[in-house]
Amino acid sequence: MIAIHWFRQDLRIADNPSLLSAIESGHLLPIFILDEVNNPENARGGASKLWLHHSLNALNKALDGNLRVYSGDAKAIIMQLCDEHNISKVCWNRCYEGWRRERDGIIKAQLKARSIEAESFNGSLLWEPWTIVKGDGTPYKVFTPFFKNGCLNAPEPSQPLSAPTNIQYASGDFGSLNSVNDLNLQPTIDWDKVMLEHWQIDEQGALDRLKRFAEEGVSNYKEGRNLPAHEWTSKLSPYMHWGLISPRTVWHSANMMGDDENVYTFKSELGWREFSYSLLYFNPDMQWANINKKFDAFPWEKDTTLIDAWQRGQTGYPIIDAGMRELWQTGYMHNRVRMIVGSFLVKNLLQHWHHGEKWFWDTLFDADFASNSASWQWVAGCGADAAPYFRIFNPVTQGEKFDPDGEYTRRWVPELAELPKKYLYQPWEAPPMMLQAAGVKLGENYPQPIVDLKASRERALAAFKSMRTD
DNA sequence: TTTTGAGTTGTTCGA
DNA sequence: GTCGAACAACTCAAA
Repeated sequence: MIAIHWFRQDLRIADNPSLLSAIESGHLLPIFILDEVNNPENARGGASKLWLHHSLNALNKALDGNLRVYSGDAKAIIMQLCDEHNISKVCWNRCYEGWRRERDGIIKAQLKARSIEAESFNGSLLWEPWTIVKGDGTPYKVFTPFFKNGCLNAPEPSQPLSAPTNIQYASGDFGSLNSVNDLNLQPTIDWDKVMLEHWQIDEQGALDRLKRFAEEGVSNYKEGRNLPAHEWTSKLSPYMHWGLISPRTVWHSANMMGDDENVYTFKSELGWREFSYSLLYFNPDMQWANINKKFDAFPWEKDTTLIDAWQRGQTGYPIIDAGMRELWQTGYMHNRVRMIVGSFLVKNLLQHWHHGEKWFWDTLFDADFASNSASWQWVAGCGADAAPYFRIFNPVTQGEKFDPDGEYTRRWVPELAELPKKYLYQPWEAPPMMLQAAGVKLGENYPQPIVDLKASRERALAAFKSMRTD
């Protein structure tokens, strides 16, 4: 008898409860389906697909070349496999997007109607969203009680499971594509070389990151994670998104790192990941609908010229441009800078957070449906537990505070490399002689600011005020 | 039901 | 330069 494990966002063999269950139930048929048929609007972005491509190749290697890949409608593909082969069981680790929950529910019902066992597991979260709720059974809307009262009082996540050995694979022709390459996940133009330099995309790469973080990052995490010039964050997000490492592995590893405020801060970041998934679970339309409905009346403006300048890192605000260029060139952006560029787009430029959400979805290696939507809503002020409206980041102050030596900004905005620190974050204030000496010609080789900071801040405050209901 | 304390990440202004 | 207060109410969580 054949048991299928359906890989989705759990592209690993270690600590994979569904994979183990399938192995125990029969000869393993490990499959992956690129299902973008029923949800073209949620199709993966370019950077994410690139990561997926390399993850699948690594996974196939770990499975001794037995991974079968498909492209198309997941329901149809699984039912066809079941109709044509002797399948006793199909299992998977859960996903939480609305369209996937609906699809998986249908598949489960169709399998049961065929008398085929169907089982799902938790392989992607520390706690299932429906288990972390308030005393009255309703979901939390504020992070601190969610994490402290909810997560930390819930049963400790179980210890990671070992990777299987000596797997018995199903053999035969299962109508799959010839190889991962046939999924066409790689870019047609050659922009991925630089992006891949700094990432080892396999399970070992994730473990190495974790080890490095334990050795170099965590000891000063609470403060150090705010400094984009340094690699003092874990950089585990793309690995966790695709499941190359399980959250349980990271959680228990964090427990081994000690018990101080740095470790607590790191664990609370894992808590924010859980919180985002809780928000998604209880607000399936979170990708496009404001959690705070008052914001439905927010007077967004629409100016594609501004959005375009933001995307290309040509706003004239060096810390913003540094972040947006880091993103475009590497598929990653430091978390502190994500907040600064996010605040700038929605508040100073007054562009709808959807534009930021879409751009990040397309360009980030770690693009995650739950975290991306929840975080854009947070920065826009319409999310759960969002910042108060008057909290508008000043890109000059933020640059001076969190990139004090200018190292990060100069790395990504080299045309300003020779400018002294005093004017690095506000080149338009620099004396003409100084600009000339630094080789900076505003409006020629580096843009003038696309908005006035003070005026745009006041405009944003007025916009927030305008939707008050009184 | 009512009450009470609290709520990721900031900025500006004036003393 | 440093520091505290104001920003503006509102909603949430839990007793």
